[in-house]
Amino acid sequence: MSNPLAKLREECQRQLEAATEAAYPGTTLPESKYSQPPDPKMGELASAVSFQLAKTLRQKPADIAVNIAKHVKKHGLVASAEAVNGYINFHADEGNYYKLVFETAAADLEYGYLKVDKPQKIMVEHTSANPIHPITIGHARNAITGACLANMLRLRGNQMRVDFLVNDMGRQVALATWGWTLLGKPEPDSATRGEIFIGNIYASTNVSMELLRVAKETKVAEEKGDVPMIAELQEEQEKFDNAAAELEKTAPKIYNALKAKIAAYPDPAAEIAKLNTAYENNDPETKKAVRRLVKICIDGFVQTMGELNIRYDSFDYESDLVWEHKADEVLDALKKTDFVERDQGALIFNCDSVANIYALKQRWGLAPNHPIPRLVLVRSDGTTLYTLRDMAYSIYKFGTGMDRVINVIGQEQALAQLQLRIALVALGKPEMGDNQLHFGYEFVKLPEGKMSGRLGRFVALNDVMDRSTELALEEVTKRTPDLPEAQRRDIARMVGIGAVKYALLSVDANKQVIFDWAKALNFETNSAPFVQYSHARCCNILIRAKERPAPDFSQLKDPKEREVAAAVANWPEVFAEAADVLKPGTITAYLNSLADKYNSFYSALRVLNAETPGLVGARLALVDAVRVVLHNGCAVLGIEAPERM
RNA sequence: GAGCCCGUAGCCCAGCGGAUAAGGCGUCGGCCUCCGAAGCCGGAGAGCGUGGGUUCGAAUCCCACCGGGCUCGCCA
Repeated sequence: MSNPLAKLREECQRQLEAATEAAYPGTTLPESKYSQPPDPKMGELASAVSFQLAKTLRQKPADIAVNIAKHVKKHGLVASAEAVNGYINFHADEGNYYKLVFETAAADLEYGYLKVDKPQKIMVEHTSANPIHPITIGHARNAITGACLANMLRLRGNQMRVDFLVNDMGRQVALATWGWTLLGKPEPDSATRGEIFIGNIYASTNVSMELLRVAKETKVAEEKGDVPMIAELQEEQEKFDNAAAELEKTAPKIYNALKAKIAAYPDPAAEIAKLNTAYENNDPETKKAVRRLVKICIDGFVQTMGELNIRYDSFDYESDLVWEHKADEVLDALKKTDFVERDQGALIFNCDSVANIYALKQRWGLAPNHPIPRLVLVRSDGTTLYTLRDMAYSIYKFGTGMDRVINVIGQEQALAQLQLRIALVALGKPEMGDNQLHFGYEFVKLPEGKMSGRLGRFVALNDVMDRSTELALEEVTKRTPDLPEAQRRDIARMVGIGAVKYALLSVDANKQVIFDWAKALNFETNSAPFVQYSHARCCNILIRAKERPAPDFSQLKDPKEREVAAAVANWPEVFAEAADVLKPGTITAYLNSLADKYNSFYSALRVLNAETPGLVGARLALVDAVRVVLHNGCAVLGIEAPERM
């Protein structure tokens, strides 16, 4: 595996050991930590051993560093060492090191994708949006992050599988199906995305029902003279009136038809409950309707996500787990443990006592006082709750042969996810509890507050993609009018979608995001287009290079070249680290800084008409190396890097 | 009330035990006879919510507090 930095580090370590022996005979070196000096001019690698040796040698770190540094000999990749502020800074031999860095990077199309020693089978479950409304920018954060995690882990050498849980058992799906049935089960026309079509039906049904309910409750409150209640209801009324007005604009036919039809039902909620129960009982007619509605939506998801180059290996229907009695089996098994009790008619799982008996808090690094509330498995009316089905789903996931399972799910479900793992232990499957990871992330909010599918208040991913791609097309057309339109559109797609992905991936998952159009559509520094542009510049030079003279890397003397070399050398370990700690943001930050350094180099130094042929060759190798790294880095994020833009 | 997450320049955001706290947006001033100005160069702007503690060394670890978000048995 090509990792020039590791090679340099090994050689530094050898020199360091020899120098320490010379300076302080008999001293055993502690495991030495290497870092990079703040300024590459100070050297390629810095050792902090002097700080660690200070105690045993009873000397100041700065003095130790000086004593060791003066014994370091020039050898191989190592040119020299100097002591600065207690650090021992190693300078690489420019000619040898640059040759190693740039040539290995340029020659290896997989450069940077360091493989793990023990590949695993890992499932990532992500997106799993309810199949009743459009994909919002919030789901997009989930999907883009999940897809990136899967990418990173796959490129790291693991065998990946990506699943989408189709949540078709909830009241929401029943509600949408009821509305859809009232309309005569229409199909969307070919121009309308399935999830947008169903989303309008869902929101219209919900808003119509809520307005009727509020009206009814207001009447009661008025009769009773309950003033605070009347005020509260008025507020609700306003909310739904706004939503209704919006729907009358965006989907007037659907909304007005549903409003009229629903008004004829004295108790719509009962109709929905009936439908829900029928579906749970696998009633053929109901099943046909629900599954069709869900499929319309899922087909839309597949198309939308496909445009983002995000794909799934399997769509797992929650209802299948119920109909195949997987949830029942889990319930029976749990009932046989000592951890389930009946309380006011409901069946309750005692998480905390499982956690204590198996010392799970300690095992999973939770605070000893971390409270784990009990979990209701079965309602007092005998119906089951989602978490029970989720337990069955986890068992299903591991049943597909996975070593690890990663669930990309909102942070708000942290407790439920923990309870789930505890249940797996209680079921006698501790390895599942241990190897299931909840990758939580904070939600995307709008400047005006939380998004709401029920109220139709959200930013749809499709809109963001459309606007972003459109903007990109304008830019591309402005800059490269000579390209044929099809190619310009293709580039605009890569740039527009890249910008959206980059914007979402660059913010750490546990930070809240307030959606900002300007940020999502940023095409300047610290954006995907900035990185892509740098890549296109690399490609352009390489295309223009008529020939590649033999490189003389010792002629690369400029600090800007050194900075680029250092960044290129870092890539493999940046990638490995990002994949291991599941932090896509590390990669966006890295790409931005590499592109930044490359652009400085680009504007200050000539490549094609450099002073000597040897220098031309060396700089071409540098450009080629940067090209590979930018390309591979983008690929990890699921971003394409065009050669022209 | 309890638990988890977040709190870094006007705004956004990186760094999470080590060398002068990194970028971006915005702002001010420069750069296209030269490989693409989606670019480059330079200026101003924070000492990392507050107060303690651990350490040779803390934005990073520990404790307390403050502010915001989320969650806490019959939603998913």
